[in-house]
Amino acid sequence: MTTVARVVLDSPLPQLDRLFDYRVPAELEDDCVPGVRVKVPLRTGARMSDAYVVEVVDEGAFPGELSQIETLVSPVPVLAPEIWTLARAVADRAAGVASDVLRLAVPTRQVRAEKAWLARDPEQVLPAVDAPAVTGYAEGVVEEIVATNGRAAVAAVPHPVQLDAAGGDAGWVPGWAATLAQAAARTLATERSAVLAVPDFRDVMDLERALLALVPAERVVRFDAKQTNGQRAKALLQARTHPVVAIGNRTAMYAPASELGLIAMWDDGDASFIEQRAPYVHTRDVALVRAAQSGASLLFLAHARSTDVQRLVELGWLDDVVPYRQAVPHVVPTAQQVNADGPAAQARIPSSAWRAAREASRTGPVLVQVANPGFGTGLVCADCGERAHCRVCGGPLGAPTHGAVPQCRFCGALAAGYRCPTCGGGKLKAVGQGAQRTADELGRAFPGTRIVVADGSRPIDEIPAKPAVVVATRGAEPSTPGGYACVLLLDGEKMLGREGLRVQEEVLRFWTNAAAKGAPGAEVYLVGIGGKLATAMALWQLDGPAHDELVDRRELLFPPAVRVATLSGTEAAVTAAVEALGEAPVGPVLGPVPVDDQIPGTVRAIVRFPYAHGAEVAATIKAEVIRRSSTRRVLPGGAKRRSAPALRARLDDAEPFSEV
DNA sequence: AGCACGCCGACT
DNA sequence: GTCGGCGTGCTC
Repeated sequence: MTTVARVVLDSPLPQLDRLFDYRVPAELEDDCVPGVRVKVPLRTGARMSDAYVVEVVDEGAFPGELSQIETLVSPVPVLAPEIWTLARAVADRAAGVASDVLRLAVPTRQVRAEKAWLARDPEQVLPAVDAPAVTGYAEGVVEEIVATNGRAAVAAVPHPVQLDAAGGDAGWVPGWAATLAQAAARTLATERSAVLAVPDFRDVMDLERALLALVPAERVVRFDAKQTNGQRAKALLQARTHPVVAIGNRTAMYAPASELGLIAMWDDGDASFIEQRAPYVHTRDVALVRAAQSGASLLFLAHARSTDVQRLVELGWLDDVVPYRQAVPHVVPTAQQVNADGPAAQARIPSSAWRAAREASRTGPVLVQVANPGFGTGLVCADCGERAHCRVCGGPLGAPTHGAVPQCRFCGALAAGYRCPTCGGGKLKAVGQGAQRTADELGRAFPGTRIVVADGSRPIDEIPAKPAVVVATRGAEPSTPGGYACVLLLDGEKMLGREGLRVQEEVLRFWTNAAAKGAPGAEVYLVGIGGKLATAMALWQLDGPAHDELVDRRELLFPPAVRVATLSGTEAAVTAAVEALGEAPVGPVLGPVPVDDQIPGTVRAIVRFPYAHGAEVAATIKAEVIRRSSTRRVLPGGAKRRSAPALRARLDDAEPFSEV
């Protein structure tokens, strides 16, 4: 009897995205278990491919002569069976390649981490974890969902809360972080794991702080973008060993946490959840697939609801959970009635908001949110005020972020080491509607008050709970213990004026996330905004706008009311792929149209299809991509083209709809 | 991706 | 006659 290992090859080629059978040599039989890394011959003797063993069986599915596994890279099973199943399903859903997903899920080999894991004490007993109450919600609601493998869209507690640590420091954490930590601790108390994904690094730090108040440090495993490969490899093996809380950014959703009981995300509308590598999946979709496969509880926490989650609520697939009403911020929408000539006028602040902010700034910090610093700003000499011009073409210089090398707006030339031609000064400062300009103006409006600026290039995590005015670009607002005394949301109209399918969702996220940095009940001035959005903010009912948007999108057949596939490549390949889809798509096919590409002759078509046809559509598209992968593309003239595939597909990319 | 297989034009 | 051109297809 032969032993056969079924392996998945570590190759991005779609035509190799299936299991291959290999004989297991007798000397490897003991160590050749599912999840181990191996090297296998492919096609010709000398060519080796890396692979993971997925199953070990007595008889494979391949009728021909089997090759033999060349080497076992290491006996440590780094690919957990459930992560293989997850990667396979995620790739299938996205018409992508499983090994592309595995590259996100499994870090490259790290011998030291493996040695430490092999030397671990399997009998190690970890301290038990107490189950805390989930505060801020009606008693038992969130607890019930976590205990019964329920699924819910949870409106987050919209202010900082203080967690009383059993032995350590009590500290202020964002409301959402407290809720996730409490839910995760309850899961861990039943010896099951929790996987918690958040958009960025600051969120990971906040969440970790909240968790460490409730569970022992050895039970918290971090996966984030700033980790070295070694740290990730160590975290991966740690998560498999015993129930833990796995936290981090996108890749945390692939943590092989043992006995999974809870999957949760904070702020699923944040675009950082979109993976920037093929097959470009959104962490939300990974979470949905993993929840379906594992049966774990699923929580989507957010202030502003995404249309995607709203869709699942309206389907009845997610419960709708809201916090206690008395906790919501006191949002005051104000029309833009700026006093004619006060200093506040230059800072774009209406008189009522200005008075409230000035009053609040005597007792604590005030937060002022402004739009992107790079928007509409130019650079002037810091010494003489002369406008900075490009040495190459004379165009205006700008800086996309503060501190970045100035760049010409017209020709794109970089102006490192700029010297002012008028006074010889070497320093430039930004002018325009940016954070610094607003800060300068507020400095005049609030004489004697400390002014702090926080933006993408000058990030500030936390400021003390002392009188100050903090001017921050959207998304870069520092936290402050106990929360801000008052919050001003400026530039809302400008933010809403941008083009894009998700602009309204995004702006509501920026507003609500800033508002939630206020102390409980703090006044939040929403400047220059009226209508439905202002009402939704004032009532703190953020599912309303999501519902309205979803109604529009259903009518227009825009995502997420439907799923979309973007097909690009040669006209022949794209047309054939569209044809192969038959009756599955809904609405007209958009395109094919020529696209700006390095490769001339490339076209793009967008097809919409219902969620119910997702599996079928993805499978058809994948088959077309494979079919086209082996046929090299030829230009109409007859010249050959190098390496660009004739057909590329990306599923659920809403970006093209921003231009429609 | 790579590499072998295979079927048409100039050559020792 | 056949060497090698690259289009085509396969990889357990």
